[in-house]
Amino acid sequence: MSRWEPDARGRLLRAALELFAEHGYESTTTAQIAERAGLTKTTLFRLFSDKREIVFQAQDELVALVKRGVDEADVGASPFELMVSGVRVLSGAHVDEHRRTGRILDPILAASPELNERAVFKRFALTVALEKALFNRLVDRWEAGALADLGIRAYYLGYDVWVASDGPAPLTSYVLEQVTHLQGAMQRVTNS
Amino acid sequence: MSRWEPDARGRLLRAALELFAEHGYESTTTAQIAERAGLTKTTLFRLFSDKREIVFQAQDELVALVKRGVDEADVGASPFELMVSGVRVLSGAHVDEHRRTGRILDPILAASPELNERAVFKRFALTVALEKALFNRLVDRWEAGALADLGIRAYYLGYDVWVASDGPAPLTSYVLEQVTHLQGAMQRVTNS
DNA sequence: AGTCTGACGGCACTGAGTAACATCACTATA
DNA sequence: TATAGTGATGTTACTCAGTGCCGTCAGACT
Repeated sequence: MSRWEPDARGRLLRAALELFAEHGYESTTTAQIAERAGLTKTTLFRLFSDKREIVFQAQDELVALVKRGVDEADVGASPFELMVSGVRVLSGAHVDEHRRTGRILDPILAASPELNERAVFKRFALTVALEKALFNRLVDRWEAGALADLGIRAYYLGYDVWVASDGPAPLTSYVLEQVTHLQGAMQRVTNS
Repeated sequence: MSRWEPDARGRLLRAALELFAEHGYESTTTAQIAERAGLTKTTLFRLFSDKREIVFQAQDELVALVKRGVDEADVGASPFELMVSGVRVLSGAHVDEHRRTGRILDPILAASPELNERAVFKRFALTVALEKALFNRLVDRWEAGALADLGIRAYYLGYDVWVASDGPAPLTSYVLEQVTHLQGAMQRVTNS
């Protein structure tokens, strides 16, 4: 018999989400989270860099995903196709469980300015990751930046629709639809 | 003779920037700032909502500026021209003193993750403000979003070049140059 | 059997931010 | 001229996120 129950991180995660849903993010203390998980504050801060990161723990993998999507695209793919490959792999990783989690998390997130700020930061990190990945594939500097904005915007727009809907369609299809909308908008708008 | 020295806010601001430049943002406490300004921590937090806002106090006016730029554009202006009008007014407000301030602030900002996060949030707020202003002028929803990304990106790219350079050219000229670059990039990239 | 390692607890601390109440020059009104 | 506000500041005491240091002990390793 081992000295401690396993999966400390998972227990903290579940405890935190329960408490956030019950009493809100701000009125839950880190000590309460640790206590419900059968641990102490010290351990919580060993496993999460700060309180906000408990909510966004999954987001860091996404950076690696966009990058991989761009890196794996066919040789000779156009800049636009490189970007699409990035957001395709990015959105492809979301299974249906993420939709349920999203429905719990989104209201908590909306109620806390602190969490909002972190969410925006994570979005920016994704944008920068996509921009860098595109730039590495020899896309022009301005093309890389503009395409990154477009792709990440499509991802977030698609995500919102996906979370709000109930259909069996995967996130990717919603995101690609948004990519098409934004592409059309940009074509119309940059000729004046 | 009045009971207190005037311009408490200004004194706090100057004290803070001095201390941040001397010892860095993180190792300066709010009590130290207040003390150098001849005030107390309480007053500091009455005048600034948190420690980060001391650095970004000027940013909130910018939101009003972009909005005004879009609102004031000619009737019959194209979506692209509406956006350009927004960033033109936005960047037009920066005088040479802002460049000096920027040179002091930028290294401080780069050294602190906390300030970085707030900076990204302010950028996002600007983007959202531009997007909403465009949408109010009957721009299509996707056009408004994509144009807002493009405009704010141009603003930040232009700002970086301006701060790094010494010429007499105003910020606006750098920003408009970036707008042109990004417009060309988007034209190339959205036809594949 | 002895030693090391790594995951956790305990404890005391710093510093941001909040809340409630006190102070007192100045102002307005009687 | 007395009196009653008003508003910007101070004082004190508090909560809570996050850090640092050290102690503990089961299991692994030799």
